[in-house]
Amino acid sequence: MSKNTDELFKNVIAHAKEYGFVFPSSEIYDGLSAVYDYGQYGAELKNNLKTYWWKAMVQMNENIVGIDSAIFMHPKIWKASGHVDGFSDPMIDNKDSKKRYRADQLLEDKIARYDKDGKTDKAEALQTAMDEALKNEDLPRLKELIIEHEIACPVSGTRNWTDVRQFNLMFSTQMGAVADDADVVYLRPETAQGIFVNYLNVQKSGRMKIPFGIAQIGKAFRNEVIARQFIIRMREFEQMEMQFFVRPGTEMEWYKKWKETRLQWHLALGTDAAKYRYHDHVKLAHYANAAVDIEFDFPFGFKEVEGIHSRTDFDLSQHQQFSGKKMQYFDPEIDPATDKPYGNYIPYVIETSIGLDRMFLLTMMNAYEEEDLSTDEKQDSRTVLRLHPCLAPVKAAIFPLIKKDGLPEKARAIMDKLKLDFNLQYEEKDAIGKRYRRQDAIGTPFCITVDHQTLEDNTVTIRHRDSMQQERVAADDLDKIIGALVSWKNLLR
RNA sequence: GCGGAAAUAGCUCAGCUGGUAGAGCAUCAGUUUCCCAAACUGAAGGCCGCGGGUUCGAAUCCCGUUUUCCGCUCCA
Repeated sequence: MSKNTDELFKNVIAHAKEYGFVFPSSEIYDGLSAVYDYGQYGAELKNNLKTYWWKAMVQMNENIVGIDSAIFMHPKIWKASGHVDGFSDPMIDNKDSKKRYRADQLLEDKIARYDKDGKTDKAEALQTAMDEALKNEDLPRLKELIIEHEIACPVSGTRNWTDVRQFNLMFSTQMGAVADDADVVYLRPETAQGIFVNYLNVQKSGRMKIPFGIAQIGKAFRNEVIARQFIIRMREFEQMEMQFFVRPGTEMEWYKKWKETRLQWHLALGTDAAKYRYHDHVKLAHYANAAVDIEFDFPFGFKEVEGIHSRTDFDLSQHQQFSGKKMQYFDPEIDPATDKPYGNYIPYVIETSIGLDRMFLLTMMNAYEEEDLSTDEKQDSRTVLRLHPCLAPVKAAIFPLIKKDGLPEKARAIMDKLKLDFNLQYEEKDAIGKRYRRQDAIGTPFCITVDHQTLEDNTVTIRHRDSMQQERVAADDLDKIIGALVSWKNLLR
């Protein structure tokens, strides 16, 4: 990370806090690690990002509908999805090499070596002891076994181990009054499963025909071992996901289509295309047969913002098996190869999943600029958030040029009419230039100034954030003018 | 989780070798009436992250702890 970009990242974080976009959670109690709150402007910006996504995905596609599923779900769902087993591993660190290992794998390696050396009885004894310990989740016993069998770190060669710890990335809590094992529920680690378990409900009640999609925006929780880099990796975060159900065999064309469509969504905001890249997964997750990340060039390098995954029929098949409910779809369309309907099958799934908090940070990074406005006579600069007008928290600010001669009253009257349509701010404190700069700092795209001429002919000036240029317009036309400039049409077309 | 660095007003920071806290900006009230910040007057704002120790005395030295940043590690 170069000094400049490092500086930029720090400045954006400081700006986000100072101007009410993002605060550390529970700050008066020293904060809570890797948890953040959105402030008065952050909440607006985040809502606008959600609206943009929802409109683009749900409203603009006849065959995609949106749902809002609960965070708590039946515990069996996480067994079916593979999260219960796959998300928790007994880990142990070597204090000298600082390397971390899965305790069970270290023991497995040792067993293999015993077998190779012909010490089969030792191998069997260790295997039995390890299975027993794993079954009982007896972590101290696992460490004992590692010590007893003199297992050394392959890197440092020492046996200086930490305790064995369980890293379960799912948060859990109890449901009901009695704390019993059977009542453990998890906070969902992804929103996708809420869509899969409602697939039948939506398909039937919405009379959806394949191909169709189900979209959802919601919170997810992961007990990350290390969560860092501001809101890039948080323990509580928000996802915007869409699962698209297709006929098996057609998944690759849909995968390609969504890969392109999703990048377009990002670029429509006016971001430099060079800031984005695709990153194809070489090593695929157990459920996927193709996966790509859309990455953004953050100050600390390219980072995943969105993933497009071809999840095959893994999830629906798993739920069919675990729930005993048939997840199949009857496809009446005629297969040209057989002249018969395609018939019953479990649909394949293409998933698009974007991290809303990362998208938020990306948007801030992109918009933030410290602009040098110096002339020969005078040094000058401003900090401006060049947010797309659709995303800006405050659409326009209204100022009386001065605080007397009836200008404040006139400005208030204009504001009262416009606030029916837009989120506005009124300010009369300080010099007009200072008020412009304050609005620049929170990304307000337009400032409307009421001056003495307004009292005569009912015209005002609109000052544009990016160009700092002003134009004089009729006050009665403001709703139309601003409405056109902040319309979602500009992004969705 | 390991190693390194940091934490003082809303923000950016100063405060030397221990003597109970300061600036600029921001904020608020007033003055000024100006179309692109930093004009004038006044006010408010701090258990110097938290806990303990050394000391007559700690923002300052020592230990612990929390949080943040950087590197390693992890990230289905």
